[in-house]
Amino acid sequence: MLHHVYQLGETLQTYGYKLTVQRQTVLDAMLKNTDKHLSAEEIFEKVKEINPHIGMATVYRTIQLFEKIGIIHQIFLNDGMMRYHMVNPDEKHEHHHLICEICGDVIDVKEDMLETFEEKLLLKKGFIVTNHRVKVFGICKTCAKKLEDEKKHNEED
Amino acid sequence: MLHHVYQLGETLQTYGYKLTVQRQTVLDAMLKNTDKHLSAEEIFEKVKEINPHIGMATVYRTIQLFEKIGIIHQIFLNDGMMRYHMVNPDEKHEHHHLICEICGDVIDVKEDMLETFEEKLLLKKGFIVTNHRVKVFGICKTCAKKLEDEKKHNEED
DNA sequence: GTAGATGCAAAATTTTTGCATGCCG
DNA sequence: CGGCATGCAAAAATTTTGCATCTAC
Repeated sequence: MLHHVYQLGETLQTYGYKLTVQRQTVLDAMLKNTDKHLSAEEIFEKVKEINPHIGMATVYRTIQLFEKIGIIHQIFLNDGMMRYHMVNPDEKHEHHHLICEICGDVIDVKEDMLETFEEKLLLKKGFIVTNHRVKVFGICKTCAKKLEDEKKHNEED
Repeated sequence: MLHHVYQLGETLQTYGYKLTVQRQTVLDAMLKNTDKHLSAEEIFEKVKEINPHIGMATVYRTIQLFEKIGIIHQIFLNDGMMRYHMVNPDEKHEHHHLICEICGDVIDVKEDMLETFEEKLLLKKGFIVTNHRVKVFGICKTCAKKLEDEKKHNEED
């Protein structure tokens, strides 16, 4: 099963926490949705689909725990609520989020691309970067193409 | 007075909103604290110091309005609540926030430094950047120096 | 004068907490 | 078995909203 990749039991044990059905279920729900950025409420819904007996409070406590031990990350996508997603253990730092202002799509970018930025921060500010959280607003490829097509179409009339 | 720099009346008028004592007061409160990142509650407290008659609901509505017309920006600094700060009208894009993981200090960086990053996003993802919101976690200059001094000190023992 | 803004209180959300019970290690 | 974890419900915290009243333009 996928979640074994995360070795939840061992990770929890390392920090002195117990592996419970509830924690495993929250992890499973999140692993089924690695492409999405789920809110606490949405995680709760997915969890209930698997095991309706699990309570909201436990989901909140589990989310907090998972954040603390670094297997999920929190992000605020400016839509009114906190959202969460799995951390890829291979990634040295958080991935970036491109938010299209036209279609609202959120694109994950795993490549760092911030080497130059980090060098500048160290040089100019003496700040040693350990992690970064980047949200980029703009126009995605698809919407940019649509806009261009529309423009062409209008010119032809 | 400082707030005239923001020409609040004219800005509001442009969007069809009225200039009220309450809105002016919220702006004044924020302008007195441009070095801080205030929460809604903290803004309310500062506002009450100037005019105790203004209500919390008005502060919330004003914050939303100010965000919409772009004179303040919202940021979530991972301390459990949204925080707000004035936008410098000279800045083309939002400034970056460096968050020291040791002392908790938040350092504003006005320089962009992301030119290379934006070029890469356009080249590799076809994404046209209009704005970005960057939080950088790490060790600030002061704390880095302290750590180094301590290390030296220990080595001398 | 009139549409938009405010204040208050109530409602809606979101998150946390207390405590008896359950269950992992 | 002992202590951490859970479920439930209640509380706390945060934000929004309805509505009568007020006020900027």
